[in-house]
Amino acid sequence: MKLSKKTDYALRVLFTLVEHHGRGPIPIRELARRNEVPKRFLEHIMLDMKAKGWVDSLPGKQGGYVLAKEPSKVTMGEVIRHFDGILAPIGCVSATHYQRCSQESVCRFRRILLDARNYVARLMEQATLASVFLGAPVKEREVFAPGLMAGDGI
Amino acid sequence: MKLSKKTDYALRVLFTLVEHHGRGPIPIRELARRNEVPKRFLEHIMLDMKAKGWVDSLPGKQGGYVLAKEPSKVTMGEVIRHFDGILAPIGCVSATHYQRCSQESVCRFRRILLDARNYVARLMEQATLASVFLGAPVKEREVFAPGLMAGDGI
DNA sequence: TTAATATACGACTTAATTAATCGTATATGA
DNA sequence: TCATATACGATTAATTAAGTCGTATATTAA
Ligand code: SF4
Ligand code: SF4
Repeated sequence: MKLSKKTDYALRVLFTLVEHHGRGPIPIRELARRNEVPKRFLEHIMLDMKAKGWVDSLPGKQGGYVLAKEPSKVTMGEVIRHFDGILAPIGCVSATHYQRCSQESVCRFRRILLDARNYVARLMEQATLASVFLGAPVKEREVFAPGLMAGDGI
Repeated sequence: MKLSKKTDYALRVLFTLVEHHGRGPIPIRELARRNEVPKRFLEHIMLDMKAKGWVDSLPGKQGGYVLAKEPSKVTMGEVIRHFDGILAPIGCVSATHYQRCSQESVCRFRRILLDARNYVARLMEQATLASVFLGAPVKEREVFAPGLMAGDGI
């Protein structure tokens, strides 16, 4: 799984909307500024997310975007899959975008790629905007200290 | 982590060489045929791997490529990192290609991406060609049945 | 009513990466 | 000495990612 900027931008904005949930719409201008996303680019992303039913828009003065679903009803997996298409590291181990490979029956390393995909897919599929939002931002000392991550409020 | 074709090709060939380890060189033509890799493309990949010290070449008749290191001394992580550059899903959680992001201190989902990167990085770093080779190819019924993967000879 | 402010949306462009292909040089050994 | 092998830079083709632009339309506060 490689996160494109588009997906990263989408997630940044979604969490801003989660934080503001129930307190009225936020205009794109503000969403773009707060999350350092190019505004014209974000327009397309928001439109896309509106079509998916994750957000809703209110035009006119005082308008902007709001979350359209409960934060517990949208998962990281859905968002990443929508924008990047695939969660697996390669097509032959993808559930949603499976692509057959002629080497499957003899391939020695497909197994480990499947392990990676299974872990990541399960992690992302059970991670709702709500549950992820509750976890605090990563503290510097935690970075690359794998021991500290296990069962860590995820 | 997204596996490029180049990396996939490199790994296919490496495992062919592991299988043939100690039984003389295999010409590129044969490596390309057996693994369904475009031959001219493979030349560059092999050259690249030779520079890394993973394989060695013998020119002339009866020539070809051999493994230059013990299969237990090369990891999947090294290979993927060499060709794809990064194991992490995004720069802000990469150990080898870290890229600072201005949102780090407020980002809510960096934590879960870090979790994904830590799992995948550890998995790939401890997976040597030897240990992975010992695991049998994936049986069809195992695909997407995560329960069957745990501690599964990896 | 109307001016200001908002989203809507297709068309377009640019940049970057990936995946090759080609020509030719050089080394080896049967 | 010739058949067969790797060496390697140059080039191209294809795909995807990232971002911009122009303009249309909807809403509402003054
Ligand atoms: S070679 Fe193995 S890992 Fe690569 S695509 Fe084929 S089956 Fe999957
Ligand atoms: S927004 Fe969060 S996840 Fe994305 S790059 Fe910045 S810190 Fe990393």
